[in-house]
Amino acid sequence: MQISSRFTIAIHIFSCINTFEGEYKITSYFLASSIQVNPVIIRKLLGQLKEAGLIEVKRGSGGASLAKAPSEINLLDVFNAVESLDDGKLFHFHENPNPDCPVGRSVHPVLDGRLEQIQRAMEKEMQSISLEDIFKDTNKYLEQNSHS
Amino acid sequence: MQISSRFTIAIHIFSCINTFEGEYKITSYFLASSIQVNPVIIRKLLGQLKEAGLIEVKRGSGGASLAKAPSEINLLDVFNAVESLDDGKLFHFHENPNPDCPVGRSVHPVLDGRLEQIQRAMEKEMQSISLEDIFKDTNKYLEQNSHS
DNA sequence: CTTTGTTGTAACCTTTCTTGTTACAACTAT
DNA sequence: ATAGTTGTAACAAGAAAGGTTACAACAAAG
Repeated sequence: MQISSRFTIAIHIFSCINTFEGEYKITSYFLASSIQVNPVIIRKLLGQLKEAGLIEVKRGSGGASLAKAPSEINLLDVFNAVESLDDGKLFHFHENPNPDCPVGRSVHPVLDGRLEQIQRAMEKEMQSISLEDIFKDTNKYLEQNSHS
Repeated sequence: MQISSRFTIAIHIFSCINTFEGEYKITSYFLASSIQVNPVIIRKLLGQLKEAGLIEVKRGSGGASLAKAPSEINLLDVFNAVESLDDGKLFHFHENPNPDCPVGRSVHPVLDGRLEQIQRAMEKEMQSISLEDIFKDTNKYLEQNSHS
């Protein structure tokens, strides 16, 4: 199964804050129209990102903004904020290997470390990409594709 | 969302073949009792592993065996055999970013490469682990935990 | 050539998760 | 007070995982 679109939507949210902050108020409706999903989906995501200390959201008057510098937020922070992995584990292990079978007994001790190793490789790569990187790429793309 | 247990079950299947080949006939019932899931689940997985050219399964008489040397099969092969990612992509991208919004327009060109980069890191790590490695670890574990 | 054990597959079910939707109380600035 | 928001509850549809029963097709052995 694929990782849910909450991750890419969250990054889209950050990009909108970066590009439109000051110019527009970044409300759930504004974001919903750029991402083209329901505003309530956005609000739930904003809640998760706020919970994780990545953004601030104003009640009543409305509007989202960054809680940290873009260089201080990496894609793993975003991923962990919106993608709740059961027990923090990327891989779902079958629940009841038979302890009366040698293989059933050894499969956890043998595999757990390997699965962690794979997950860490993914997480390390996510960690190496900051929102600053994404924002730079976005700005570059927009410059190149705006003048004539 | 977590990656389905088909992956760890598949590795468990291979370990059983390694440990019990010759001694027992590796049927879906035998595997089901070690893994403690329904035999039909196993048969579907055996079908996927066979389809991918990783194992051979005897109809009628029954029994599964490796189609290649353990050193020739790595965890990415197993993962790809049993985990059908939509379009081969680990991350599900939100479907309809608004092309009339600068951010909506740039989010795909900016992110696609990054997501691929993250997925490749995971795949590379999977590729670096062969069934031979797993089998060695299993044998070592079983030796250490058998003689008093 | 019948029996037995097995695979391959269809059909169905339950749970869980994602995504989408409406509704509305609580809140804040004007 | 009003208007525009957020936060949340409640619900629904769809997909996927995991489970289960049933059975035809098959292969080896008596």
